[in-house]
Amino acid sequence: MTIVGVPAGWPASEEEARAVQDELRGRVVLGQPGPPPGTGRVTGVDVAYDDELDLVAAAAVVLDAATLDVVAEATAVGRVSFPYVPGLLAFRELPTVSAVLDRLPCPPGLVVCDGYGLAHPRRFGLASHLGVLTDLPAIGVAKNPFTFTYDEPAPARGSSAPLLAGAEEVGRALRTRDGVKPVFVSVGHRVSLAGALAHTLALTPRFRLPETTRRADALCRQALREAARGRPGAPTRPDGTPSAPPPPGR
DNA sequence: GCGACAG
DNA sequence: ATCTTGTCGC
Repeated sequence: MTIVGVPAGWPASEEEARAVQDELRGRVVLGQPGPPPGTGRVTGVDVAYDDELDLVAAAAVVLDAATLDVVAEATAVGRVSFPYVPGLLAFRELPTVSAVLDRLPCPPGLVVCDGYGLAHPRRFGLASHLGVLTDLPAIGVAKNPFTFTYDEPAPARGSSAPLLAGAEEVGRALRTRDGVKPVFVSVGHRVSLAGALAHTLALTPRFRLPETTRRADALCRQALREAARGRPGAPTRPDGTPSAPPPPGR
C-alpha cells in the first residue's frame, strides 16, 4: 500500500503555516451561490489518526445529492504532516485529503469538510484551504463552536443562529434535528452561507451530522485499522526478524 | 501571564 | 482526534 508523504516545502513551523494562510486567504471565492442543493454530487472527507504509528487515513465518499446513495469511495493513508494546533488543522489533514480526492474515479462536486471554513482565527480554515487548493466548492460543518460564540437556535430542525467572532458573523449554529445540539456551518470556497446551510439540511434527514461526514468517518477509521494492522508498533515475525522493510519516505 | 481552542 | 462499558432507545 502506498503511503502518502509530506509534500516538499510543507510548513515546518506554526509561524510558517500562519504565513501560508495569510498568503492563500486572498484566493478564497465568496459570494457565489454554489451548486443547487439536492442536485449533482456531494462528497464527504474525513481523517483518522494513529499518532503512535505516525499514520493518518483519509476517506472521501461521493453521494448522489438527491438520493444520498453512495456513488464512489476512496481512501488514502499517509504520515502525519503537522501536529494538531488549533487554527492550523489544515496542515495536519490536507496532504492526505488531497491525495484521497485525486483517487476518486469521478468529480466530487461539493466537498463537505469536518471542521471550519471562514469560521477561523484568520478566516481560512480547512474548508477554505481545501477549496482554494482544488478550486472545488467546499463548506465546513463542525461539531463544536471552537472559539466562537452563538445564541441557542430555536429547538426545531432548520433553526439557526449566527456564529460570531465578536460582532462578525463567520457562520451559523444550525439545528439539524429537533432538540439536538446544533452543528456549526461555515463557508469554504465558492458557496454562499445560505447554500451551505441548505446543503447541510439536505444531508441530515435522519442524524445530526451530515451523511457525507458519517460515511467518510466510518470509512477512514476502517482504512486506519487496516493500515495499522499491517504495521504493528514493533513489527516482528514468529522468528523475531523484522516483518517488513521500513516504508520509503516520500 | 493563564486558560481555551476545529480534528 | 483518541482513550473506553454499559446502557437507554428506536
